Amino acid sequence: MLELAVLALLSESPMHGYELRKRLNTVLGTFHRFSYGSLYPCLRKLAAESYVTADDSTAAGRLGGRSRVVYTLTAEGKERLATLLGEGGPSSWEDEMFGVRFAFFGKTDAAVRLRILEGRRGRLEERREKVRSALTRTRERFDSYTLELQRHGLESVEREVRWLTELIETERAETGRTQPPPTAVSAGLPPDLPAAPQSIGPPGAQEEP
Amino acid sequence: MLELAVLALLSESPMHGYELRKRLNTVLGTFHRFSYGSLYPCLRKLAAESYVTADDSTAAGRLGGRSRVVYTLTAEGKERLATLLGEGGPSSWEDEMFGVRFAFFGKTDAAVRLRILEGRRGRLEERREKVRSALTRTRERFDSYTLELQRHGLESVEREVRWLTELIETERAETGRTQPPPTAVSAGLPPDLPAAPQSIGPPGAQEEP
DNA sequence: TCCTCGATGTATCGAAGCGATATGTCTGAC
DNA sequence: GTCAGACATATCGCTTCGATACATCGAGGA
Repeated sequence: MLELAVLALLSESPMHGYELRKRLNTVLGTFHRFSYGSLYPCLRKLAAESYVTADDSTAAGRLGGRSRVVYTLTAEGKERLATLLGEGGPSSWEDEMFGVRFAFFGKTDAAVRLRILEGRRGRLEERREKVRSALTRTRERFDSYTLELQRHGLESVEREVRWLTELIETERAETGRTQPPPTAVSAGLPPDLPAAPQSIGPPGAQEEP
Repeated sequence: MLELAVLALLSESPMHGYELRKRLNTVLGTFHRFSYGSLYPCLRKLAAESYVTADDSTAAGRLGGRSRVVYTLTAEGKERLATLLGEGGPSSWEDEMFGVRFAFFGKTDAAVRLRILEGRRGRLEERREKVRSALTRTRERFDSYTLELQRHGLESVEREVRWLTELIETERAETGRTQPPPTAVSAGLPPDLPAAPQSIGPPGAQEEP
């Protein structure tokens, strides 16, 4: 998860750790905050796998020369990033992962985007039903504060589902415009997306066993 | 955090681990799920500190006699619970802790309740301002998806703040009704906290250093 | 002028928590 | 009868987090 975020950010421009963390925490906004305790080990791991290079550019143009390690994405790193962005499996619609995935939708294939949004919505609908039934079945067993907490939680989930539905509709409209029925006649279509980077398959399940 | 939740639940009735976990996950609803990996160690710790007793009541009234360990709150445990419930410090309005605290508001002193709600709201207002400024300052630096993510996050926080404000108003109304001006003149100022079970001091900071 | 304070920057460590999983029993549906 | 699924306890390795140490830089006040 952090791996994806780091690679995606580095794909825009080389950066050092501190900057990386700052960006991470602004881009993901409310969702998640990363700590150094995970960032630096992750960077080292990425360097070991040669997805990034770590240039200890002491005193580049700067005077004093405070040590700062600049990380740059390699060709393998770009490949790796493409692979990760191409995945649309169940793990992508888990709470935190979804935030990261969504933040980098700009770099993600349209089909994968749709798949992730729908998967996420499905996950939340499950949750919603669970809370709903728990709320109607056992209403009298809880005091008013617990009840209020659950009511509020339920509303949050409902709101989230509405948001996703809107996004999905927008996506579908976009796709419909730029990419009509992918199989058949294709009358007067504009030059269209070059078939997702990797297999997508039926929206059912598979991947990440 | 788990400690508080477990003690609070056990204060209602003795229970075994499995049941405890189920309740935890329904009571806290959307907020947080606990796993056995944290629950059982926590129970063992509580038993070691003699806040609970662990009775291995094999075959109590039941036939076969599947091993089940029933945990019961001790007198020390009740004290400990009261202490924890009396705390209203900054840690109480941290994301996850707040959920737990709120779920057990029914057992919490009115003054502490108010304090926690206000603290929580303050924390969220801070967050809101941060996201807001980040959103207006750097609007053009992000692509539309990142922007949408932040916009949605901001709305969530705003919604949360509104919810808390409503709760606070309700609480204040209740307090005003059941407990009129405790001290003196108090011209127009809000009916003030009646010196919580333990020192509260100025609403600024302190506690949990 | 000097000195402190807060932001920038890299790095590590111990404690804590999680997810997965092994083991076994009981209940109910077919 | 038997098989799936709820009930129940327990562990273990891996990841991750929060706190912290250390150091430099820029700005501003005494």
